[in-house]
Amino acid sequence: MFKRETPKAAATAHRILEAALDRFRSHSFDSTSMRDIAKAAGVATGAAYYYYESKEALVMAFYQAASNEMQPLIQAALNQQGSFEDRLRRLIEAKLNYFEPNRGVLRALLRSGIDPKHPLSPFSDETKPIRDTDLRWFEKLIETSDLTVPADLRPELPGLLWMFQMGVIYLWVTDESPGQRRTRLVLELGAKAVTGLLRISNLPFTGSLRRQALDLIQAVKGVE
Amino acid sequence: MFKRETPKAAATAHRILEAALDRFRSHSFDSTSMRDIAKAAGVATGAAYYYYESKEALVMAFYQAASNEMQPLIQAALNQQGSFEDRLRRLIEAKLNYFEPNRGVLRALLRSGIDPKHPLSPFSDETKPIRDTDLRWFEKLIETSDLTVPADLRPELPGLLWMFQMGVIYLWVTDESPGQRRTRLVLELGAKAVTGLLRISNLPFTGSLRRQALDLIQAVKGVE
DNA sequence: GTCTATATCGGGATAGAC
DNA sequence: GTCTATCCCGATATAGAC
Repeated sequence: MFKRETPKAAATAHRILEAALDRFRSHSFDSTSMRDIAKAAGVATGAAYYYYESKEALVMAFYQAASNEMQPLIQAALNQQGSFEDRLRRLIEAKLNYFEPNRGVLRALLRSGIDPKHPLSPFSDETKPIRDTDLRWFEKLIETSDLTVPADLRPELPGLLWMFQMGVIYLWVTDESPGQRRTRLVLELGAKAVTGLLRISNLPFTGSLRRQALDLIQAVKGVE
Repeated sequence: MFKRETPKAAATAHRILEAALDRFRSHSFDSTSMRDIAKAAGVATGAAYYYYESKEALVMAFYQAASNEMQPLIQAALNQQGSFEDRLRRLIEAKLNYFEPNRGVLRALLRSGIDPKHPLSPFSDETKPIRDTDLRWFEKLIETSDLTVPADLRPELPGLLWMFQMGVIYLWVTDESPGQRRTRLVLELGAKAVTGLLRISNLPFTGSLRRQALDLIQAVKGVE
């Protein structure tokens, strides 16, 4: 996690991560111990902890690497023709599809994800770079659509779409329906609903309702 | 957990639970071991496990006791005069006020709370009785108000209000602002927004929007 | 039925030698 | 950078006292 200057160190770190993922997939996150991982990687347990400060950090490292690899896939999803609704859905689908083989592994991140103070939480300071990268994609999605968004809502919109995405991912990770069909349906209906709300938000008589919602958002964000 | 026929046994069980909560509060949930708890309660470790089969079980007992003790407080909050909005807010405030001394304890439980399969999660099968008790209070709140709710929305409303409550509690548990003022503001604005939306939902031209929202809810709930 | 005392296990994580 | 040895944890098991 910290020092990877030498090629040897990088190789060791990589080997540990691969061994861990392999175990997580074939057995499960919980039933895989750090001793197992270290053994499979051919290092001592202490060495595993030298590179990854916790078992969950291994999953986070995977998530991080995945985020990088996903960039071109997201770009491709956004490049496709289609309405705002279609492209919003496809952006999120691209992520789900990419993570598909490791859905069970991601489930392990749930535990740390909920506490905003936890370093591995998607809401934490430590994961801000990943979040910002994500936000820029939603930014881009909005910019490259023909949607007209009320000025006061505009700055909040990328964050709101990001929250929608997080909700879908949460549902997906915990979704036990075959092939996660439930999540697919929610994504479809959700993208439709979000788009519908955005269209409505342009109508003149919705101003006071929108301001009310924005005030609530500001309060949740803790802006005085 | 099993046999508490004799008063002595009940007293011991109670003593262990109190010692545990005391430790959770003064130190923290994670840093308190079963050995600590047993010691503080003046019993052997085995005795603690005799009454509570796991550390988790202690938390369940805490949930259950809290739920029981809160019943009259919630009743009192609902009995007060006021609009739907006021009484919704006061119902939730009653819970926050009750949990105040154990806010930190609840925070430690966030981790398990997020996974619906975890026994301690508010969404789990194990906590269903507590959840159902909660739902009945929201039911009562709706019944005893002058609100007219569209027929299709009506069956979903208690659950929606419960979700709103859970959102507020989540915010409160993670709220670092002095005296959790942020949460209080969100609760105020949120209750207002919820009530406003309910009033609007009666207007004729909101039907298609409402049905869209209800479809989304059904999908999230996994109803085919 | 209600405990005490103790030993044991595998888990995550760490300290300090090398 | 890496390893060995160790710590503490939750949990289980057991044998026996009252």
